[in-house]
Amino acid sequence: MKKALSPIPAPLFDLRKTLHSGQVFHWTEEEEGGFRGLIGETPTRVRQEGGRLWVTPGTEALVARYFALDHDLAAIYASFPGDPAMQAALGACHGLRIIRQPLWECLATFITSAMKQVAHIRQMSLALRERFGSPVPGWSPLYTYPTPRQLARATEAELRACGLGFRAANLLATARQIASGKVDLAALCALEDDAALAALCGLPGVGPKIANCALLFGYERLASFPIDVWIHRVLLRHYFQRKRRPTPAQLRDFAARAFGPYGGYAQQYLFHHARTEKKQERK
DNA sequence: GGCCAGGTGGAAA
DNA sequence: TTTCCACATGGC
Repeated sequence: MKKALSPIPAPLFDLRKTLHSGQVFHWTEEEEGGFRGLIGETPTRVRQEGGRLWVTPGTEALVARYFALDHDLAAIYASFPGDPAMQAALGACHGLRIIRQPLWECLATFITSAMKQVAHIRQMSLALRERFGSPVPGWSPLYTYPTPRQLARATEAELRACGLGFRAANLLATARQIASGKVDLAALCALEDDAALAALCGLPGVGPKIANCALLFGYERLASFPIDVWIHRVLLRHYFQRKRRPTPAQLRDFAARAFGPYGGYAQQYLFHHARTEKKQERK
């Protein structure tokens, strides 16, 4: 028996696009069109009906904060550049929001994401939860994402058994640094973007791309602009046509200038649009 | 069966 | 400084 859900207003929001946009990987779609997942350690069901979300009673505030329903999307859209590529992405991704993820879960998931497709990241994430996380009573088969301490106890071979490949050593080393107290992810909240980026890049398996993902999806640094293979292609195709191949620093500087304080939103829209377009082509 | 995937880190040029 | 390369795994 599923309990009745309770409503919260969610104007200008698209739950499905948001959960399928490659920023979070553990939510499961149910038959009725809703989703089931964990916000940190709290389980919830979320179903969208127009401008309204129906959620597990007691999780209303948590859900609203997680999905960043307070972000002013109108102001964010108004800040986007007017070029055709950006406007096409905006048209395709209307209502997609950058969510606020738990810091460790976000960072750890993106450490495992290097050179992996979105579907694989999900597989690894679920395997790690089931193997090292904690079961959620009454919500089988949901498991919490393993804490740094839970992962620090594992061996590299056990992590490889979850399909991590060469990423296993990095995840383990970073988990141990955090479990030992050598690094405090929450303390980075007090730092400026650049300082937080540098601190994250000091962790094993964390370079500029993954650090920017953690800043954007975990630390709510909405100007962060992760550049992966997809975004790299988009930038070259639409913004660097017939120019000499730009260096990483040139790409980074261009993105900061062109996309501004909400560059992270622009980036996510360009990313999701590029990926879904490609999927359409295959059909 | 080769190609590619939300990269990083260390060596070589 | 840039460029090159190894590093696992799985879907198409």
